Amino acid sequence: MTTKQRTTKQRTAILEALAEQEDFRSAQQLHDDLRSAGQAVGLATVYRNLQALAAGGQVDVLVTDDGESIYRQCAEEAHHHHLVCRECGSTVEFQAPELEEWTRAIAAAHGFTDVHHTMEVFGLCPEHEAGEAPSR
Amino acid sequence: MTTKQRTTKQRTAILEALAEQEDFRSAQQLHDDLRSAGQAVGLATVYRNLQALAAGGQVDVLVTDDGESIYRQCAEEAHHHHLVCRECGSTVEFQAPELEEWTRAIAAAHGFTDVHHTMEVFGLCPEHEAGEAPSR
DNA sequence: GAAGACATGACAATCATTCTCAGGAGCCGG
DNA sequence: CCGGCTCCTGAGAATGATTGTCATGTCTTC
Repeated sequence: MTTKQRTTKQRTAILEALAEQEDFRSAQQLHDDLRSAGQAVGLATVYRNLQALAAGGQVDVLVTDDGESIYRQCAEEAHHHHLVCRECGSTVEFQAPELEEWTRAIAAAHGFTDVHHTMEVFGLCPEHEAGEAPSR
Repeated sequence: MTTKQRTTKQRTAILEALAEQEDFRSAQQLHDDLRSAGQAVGLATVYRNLQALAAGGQVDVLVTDDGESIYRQCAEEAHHHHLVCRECGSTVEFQAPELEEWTRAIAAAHGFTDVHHTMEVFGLCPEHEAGEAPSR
C-alpha cells in the first residue's frame, strides 16, 4: 500500500520549501520558490512529489475556486480546517469537534455512511479588512 | 451590479436542462445533454450562462477535487450545503444555522472579517453503502 | 421596420496539470 | 567499492477545461 519512495534531494528540497511557508502555495509558486532558492527542480517533479506527499498525508491540499490546487504543510496531524485570508493567504488552523459530530449526525439522518467532508473558511485577516473592494 | 440579461432560448434551454437534473453536472456534460436533446448550443455559451446564473445565485457551483466546476439548480434559494453520494452523485440539501454562527464566531476570534465558507459532505447513500471498495 | 445593444458560436488562446521518454541517481547484493 | 536494476528526474509535448476574440444573429426599443 505504502508505495515505495526514495529519499531524493528534490523531495527533500520541496519539503523544506514547504516547511518555510506559512501559507498555502500552488505547485507553480513552489516551483518558483525553489528556483529562486537556487534549487532547480523540474516542474513535473514538483507536481509529482506534491501529490505523493498529499496522498501520504504529509501535506494538506486545497482546491481554490478557480480550480488550482494549493498545498501546505500543516502543524496538526489530525483532521482540521483552515481559516484563510483571501488577500494575503495567511492561514489559521482550527479544529471543530462539534462540526465533526454534527456532520455525522446529518449524514446518518439521511442514511449516508462512510462520510467525509470538506470545509474551509475564507475571509480577510485583520491586516486586510479595509472596506475597499480591490482587485476582484 | 445586476448585469442586464436577456431572455434567449439558449439560456432557457440551459435552465431547463438543469431543471431536469437531480445531480451536479459539469459545463461540458450539460453541453452534451443539450446537444443530445437537439438543442445545439455553443460550448462557450453554456459556460457564459452557467457563470451568469451562478453569479445571480440561480444555480449552485461546486469545484471538484480535480478542479472541474459542476453546477446544479437547487431547491433552496438560501445558503445551504450538500450531502453528495460519491457513487451515484445523488444530492441532499441541508441547512446548518449552527454552522453558520459557529463559523462567524471562529472567524471573529481571529479577527477575520467578510467571511464566507465552503462545506460539502461526501459519503455513500443508502443504496450504495455496501462494504466493498469498488472502482477507486 | 430600423438601429443599437447584447448574445451567440466557432475557433484560437490560456493555464494548470499530466504524460512521455531518455538519462541520472538511490539502493541492494556481492 | 562495483554492477545492476529500479525508481526518479527533467524538458518538452500533450491534454483538458475554461476563457477570449470577433463576426454574425437576435432581442428591444422607437
